[in-house]
Amino acid sequence: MARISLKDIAKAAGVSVTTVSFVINNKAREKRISEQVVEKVNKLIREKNFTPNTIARGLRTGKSTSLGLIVEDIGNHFFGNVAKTIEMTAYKKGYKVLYSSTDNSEKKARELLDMMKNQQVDGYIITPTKGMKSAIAQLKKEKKPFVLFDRYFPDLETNYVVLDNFKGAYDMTEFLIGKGYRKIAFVTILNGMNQMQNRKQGFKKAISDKGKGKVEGLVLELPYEITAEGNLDRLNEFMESHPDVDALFFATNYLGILGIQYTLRKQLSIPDDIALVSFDDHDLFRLQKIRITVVAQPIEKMAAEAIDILMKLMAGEPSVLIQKTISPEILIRDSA
Amino acid sequence: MARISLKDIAKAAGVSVTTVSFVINNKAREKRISEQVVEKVNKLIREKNFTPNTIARGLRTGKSTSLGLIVEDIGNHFFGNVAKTIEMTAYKKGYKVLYSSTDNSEKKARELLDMMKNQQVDGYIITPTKGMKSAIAQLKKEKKPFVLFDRYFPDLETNYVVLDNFKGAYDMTEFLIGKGYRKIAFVTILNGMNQMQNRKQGFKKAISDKGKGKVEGLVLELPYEITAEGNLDRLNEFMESHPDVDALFFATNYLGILGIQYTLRKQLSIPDDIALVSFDDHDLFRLQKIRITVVAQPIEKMAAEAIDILMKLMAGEPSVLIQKTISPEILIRDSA
DNA sequence: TATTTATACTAAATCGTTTTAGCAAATTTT
DNA sequence: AAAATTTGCTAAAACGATTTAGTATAAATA
Repeated sequence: MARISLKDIAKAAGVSVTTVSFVINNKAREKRISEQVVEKVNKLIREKNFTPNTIARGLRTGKSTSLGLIVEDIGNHFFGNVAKTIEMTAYKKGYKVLYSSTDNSEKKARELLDMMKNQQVDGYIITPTKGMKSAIAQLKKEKKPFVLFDRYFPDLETNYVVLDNFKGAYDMTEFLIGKGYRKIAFVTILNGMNQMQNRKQGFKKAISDKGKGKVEGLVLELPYEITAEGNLDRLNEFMESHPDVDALFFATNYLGILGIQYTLRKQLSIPDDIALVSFDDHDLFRLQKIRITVVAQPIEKMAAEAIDILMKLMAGEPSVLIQKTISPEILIRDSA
Repeated sequence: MARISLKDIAKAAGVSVTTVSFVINNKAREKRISEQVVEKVNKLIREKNFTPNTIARGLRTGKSTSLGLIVEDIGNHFFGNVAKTIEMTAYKKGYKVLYSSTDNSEKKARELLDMMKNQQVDGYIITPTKGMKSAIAQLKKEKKPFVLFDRYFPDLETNYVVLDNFKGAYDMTEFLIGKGYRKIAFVTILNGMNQMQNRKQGFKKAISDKGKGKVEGLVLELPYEITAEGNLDRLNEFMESHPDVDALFFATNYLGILGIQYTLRKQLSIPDDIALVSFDDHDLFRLQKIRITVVAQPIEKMAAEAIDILMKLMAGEPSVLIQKTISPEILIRDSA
């Protein structure tokens, strides 16, 4: 029992495939197909449980009703939840989503984009890696609908949705200074993307603006690695050579988790021995005896914004750029 | 500058599209295309950076080189990481993956499956909901390659990869009994799927086998809800009416998280006031002062197994059923 | 009554591949 | 030298829809 096609419906109804096609595409009125024929066709469609072959339709129309979602790591709490919101919204609008994690690999990122282009996805939501810049520029040149997420290229005008990373880092640093911490270390990763640079700059600016020369700001930049093992050692070393650091500020959730690992291993008590704060919220930060103060990203809001913009772009709407910078929330808890 | 097609390459090379098609599909030898022509065509393909249109190819061949992945919630640690392993492996084999979360909604689950069928994905990895049984039976009837994940239907013979849930619950319960706990509550959800039933049965069996009539086993079944709010209250009520429970065993990671919330709210200290153990590992369980003892699912192994089986099925291999039951690991830590 | 216009539909082209069937020239076998 | 085989390629159909350009009949207008 092979799949049933337009042709089968047409034959059964005794009309042409054209007519059936008009009916399924709601063009019956416009194309003046009689009520009776419309009824008959619809009845058959229901009876035979027919749905048009998306692939054939895609070939003819050039549209696939699918979206490409490229994130850093779908297994990460932040991106997993982004993916969830995006898929739910896309689904409601009749779109499928193809996802993939880059794991910050340049090669994979570019291949992915090619794969998706080839698959003729109708739009893209992309968490870019450093090396994707030219591929993104190309996408722009081809006037494909896309929105960058979480980070963007300052020297490439695109649509994007990002957190106000500078502000998040600045405000948190100011908060730490206000709490009396005097030697604050900012632990970040080197991925060459502007969201990390902005966080670092926000930290430094707050130190110089608000520290009044009395607060020392240190920066530890770790390489991006999936296995945290090496990084825990690096953090250890760093702390050994700077034993008087009184507050640690981690630039991402997995770095914050690393920080917690570190304090557990060293049996440091928070916030008495050392303050610990982090970017991104996480169950782990929320559900501790000493709850961790964080710069939270409103994940759902950001994801909803991104998919909303993409839908607008795909509908051929504004050719002006849409760039959203979402305000972070500082959630003050017990750890600093 | 429109997309470049087979035809363009053919024209440029002065050969037929057939020839070019043979070359891209590595049938040059078989179809006796001369070395020179192959060279020339390949050169042009490289120069013009041509890749065949997947949609057209899909229409003709009926294959889409894509996979459908249906999970319960991609934002959940367990499924997010499953998705990651699956996508990575699929990608290496040249497959794209369409994913979606059901959130345990029957309606969405079935619509999803229709959508994916329609999209002509070549294979499926599915975490089924209760109501999907007939849809899965249909999939089987159509001889589509698929493997169920995390749970299956005992009265429907299919390929699957699941944890040995009975054993996990049994062993953990036995461990708790051995530690001297005498009133153990098993907190689970009602989703009507066998993985949860098996966990409950494992718990009960261990109580009766190993409790020697001296250990009481209670079961609290919560409805599946995305917002945990209501469930926290229900847990509270339950504990108020059973104040002498000395160990809590949670059946999933998000229930375990709920449990931690509960102990924090009640300021209970673990394991002195109460023991707390859970199914599934999680950062939150690992990185506490009092680390939580868990029944861990080897996520990567399970996902790798699933995608491996699917690949074999898609290659048209064994028509015998492949059913893998993976052993859980009991990670004994500090919480019991 | 002849002409125009509206109605209700359809034939055929098209999207970009794969694949079957076959053709002409070159080579080998009789 | 004729027949058979091999070599190297191509024409055209097919996949299943959408869409353009019509066509035949009925109704309205002149």
